[in-house]
Amino acid sequence: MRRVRGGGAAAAARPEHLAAHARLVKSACPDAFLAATAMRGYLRACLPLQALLLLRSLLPRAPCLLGNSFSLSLALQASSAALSDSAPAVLGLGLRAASLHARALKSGFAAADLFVRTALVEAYAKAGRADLARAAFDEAPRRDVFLCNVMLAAYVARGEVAEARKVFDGMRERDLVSWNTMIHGYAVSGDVDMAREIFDGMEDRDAFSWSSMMSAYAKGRRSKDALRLWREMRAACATPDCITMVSVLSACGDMGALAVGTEVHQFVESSKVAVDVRLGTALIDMYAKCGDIENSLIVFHSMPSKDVLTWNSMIIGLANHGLGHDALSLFSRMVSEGLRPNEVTFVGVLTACTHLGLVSDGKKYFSSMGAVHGIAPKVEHFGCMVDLLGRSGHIEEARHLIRDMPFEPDAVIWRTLLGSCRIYKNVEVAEEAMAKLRVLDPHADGHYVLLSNIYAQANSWEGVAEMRKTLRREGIQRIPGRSSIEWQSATHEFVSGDRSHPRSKEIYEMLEEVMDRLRQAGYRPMTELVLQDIDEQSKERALAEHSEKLAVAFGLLTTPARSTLRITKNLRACEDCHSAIKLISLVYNRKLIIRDRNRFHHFSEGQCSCNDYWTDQKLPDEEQKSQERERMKTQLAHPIIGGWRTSHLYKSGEGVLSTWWLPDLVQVPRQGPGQDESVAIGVA
DNA sequence: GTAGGGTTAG
Repeated sequence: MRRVRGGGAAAAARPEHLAAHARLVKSACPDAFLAATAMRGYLRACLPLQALLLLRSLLPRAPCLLGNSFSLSLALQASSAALSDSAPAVLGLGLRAASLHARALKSGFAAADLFVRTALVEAYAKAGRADLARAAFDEAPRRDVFLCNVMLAAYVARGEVAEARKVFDGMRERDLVSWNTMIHGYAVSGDVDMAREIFDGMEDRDAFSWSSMMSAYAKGRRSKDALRLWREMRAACATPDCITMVSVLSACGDMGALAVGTEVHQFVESSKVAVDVRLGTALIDMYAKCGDIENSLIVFHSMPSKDVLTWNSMIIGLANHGLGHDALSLFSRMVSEGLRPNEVTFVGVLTACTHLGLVSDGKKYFSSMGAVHGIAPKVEHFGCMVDLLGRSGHIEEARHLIRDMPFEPDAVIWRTLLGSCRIYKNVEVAEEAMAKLRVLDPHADGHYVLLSNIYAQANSWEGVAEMRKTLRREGIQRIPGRSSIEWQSATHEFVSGDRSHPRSKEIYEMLEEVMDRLRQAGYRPMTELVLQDIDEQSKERALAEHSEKLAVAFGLLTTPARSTLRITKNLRACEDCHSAIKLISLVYNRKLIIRDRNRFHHFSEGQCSCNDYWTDQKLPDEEQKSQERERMKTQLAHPIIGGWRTSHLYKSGEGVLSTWWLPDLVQVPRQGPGQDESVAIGVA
């Protein structure tokens, strides 16, 4: 059965179908046509059990209904649709696929009917009986493209794309659905290139074809290819629909491609495609992941209906931008509006606490998961807690949590603890974590670099040399850092020391100028972070040519004065780059928004919104915090975003105030859909 | 009677 789009829960049955139902119930002699009409009405309204109940009530007076191919195929559809949510009721009615199959066989006519056959194969497949589905398919006296397509989809749903391919290759006739199902089949089995081969072999394509290919790239995290496909699609004048756009947006978020994402949003608004919950959520997620939390909030507040994924995306987006208090207040609003949070919600809530250093709040949320919300914490929640405890200096408590948790700790957990040891220069626990990591994830380069940095900070130069040797001895490949920046709707990507860009010469000239001005402003390169065994000057050079600095230099070169630079990085921000970029924001009077592997850094006026939470700077003391609060009061006349007050942000009792840049939200220069002028969003 | 979509610890 095709689900009613956008309805989600059961939409109302259409009046004419309800009237048909009423007439049937009253009539002495139920007729098959009316019964089919009423059943179809219930199916369309996602009320399959009602369809079955109707049929059941009619059967004593009209047993012929089960020998009738119309009502029989509808009964099969209803039965498989109802099985997932009302299994006991369906079983009690005796109208499962097997009994309906038996009824069909009693009247040879119905068993030979292609509609009945198709519904039968689908019903068996949906009940998880691939063997019976295949048998029903093989027993079909003849086959058409619909029947084969259902068999294809059944194999694809089980992840058996090779079997699907055999059916596909054996088909005399194929339609768009057959081809599209194969694209999807290869996509879910992870074979994106085969999906593309199928896609390329098609004579005609429809929105399903493009969407399936797009989501194949998006799921395989081949976002560059997804964006290329989007351009191809636009060039081919094919019409994207809501679902296509969800997939493109997911690729934009992955790449940090704000310009393309904004273009897609504009397209959504101009094409009058209805923005359903999923598309809205995809937009929220895209804007947040591209560093544009303002537009993310605008979309969130504009959505008339939201589900748990919508709230999660917004909560996680805010948390990753260091707006933890907003994330937490959104969480309580979500709960007070009666939505049930899920596991992912708590990942966002705990991340918010970590980025703010709210240890006791984090513990409360963590224990409320089971106690209040009935959600068992999973390994990622323990991971969040290890991060929260470790990062705030409670390394022993983090160790105990790892020891006592009901899971075998994975590499991520130990790596998190290692990160905390780096902040607090705890060599002993770092070595313990490293010992575990050498077993659990021996080939990842990041651990060795982290431990080396810990040794360097503890002035243990033998330790640094040892790490260098280990890396070489075990042939561990360093993952190159990559930073990208969008310019003129294209993504420009840099690796360390990159000279491949067409404007490389200018970029290096700009870089030189930048480094000169930074040195004058007091910048000192952190050469102790460089792992290669090279002289001091080469180390300085290596640091200066880090991918983030190249991307910044390119940005300074190509964008107008005072505009914001947005950069996306594949690894954690390098500490030297972090301090250099803070100074750049001051010296060049620029805002820079940098997305690293797991959060955002908003640089402005020599500071970063992360408050250096990942470096060895401790949380600010009370005096600093109260000064900060005083400073904020003078800046706060206003903030209401979509009717939602954010002034509570500055009432923080604990942890880091990382939201000093927030008053910008009041006056958002909106480059987004539809308009270029500044849009005041101060008043709801 | 058949096919495609959104959130997740470091």
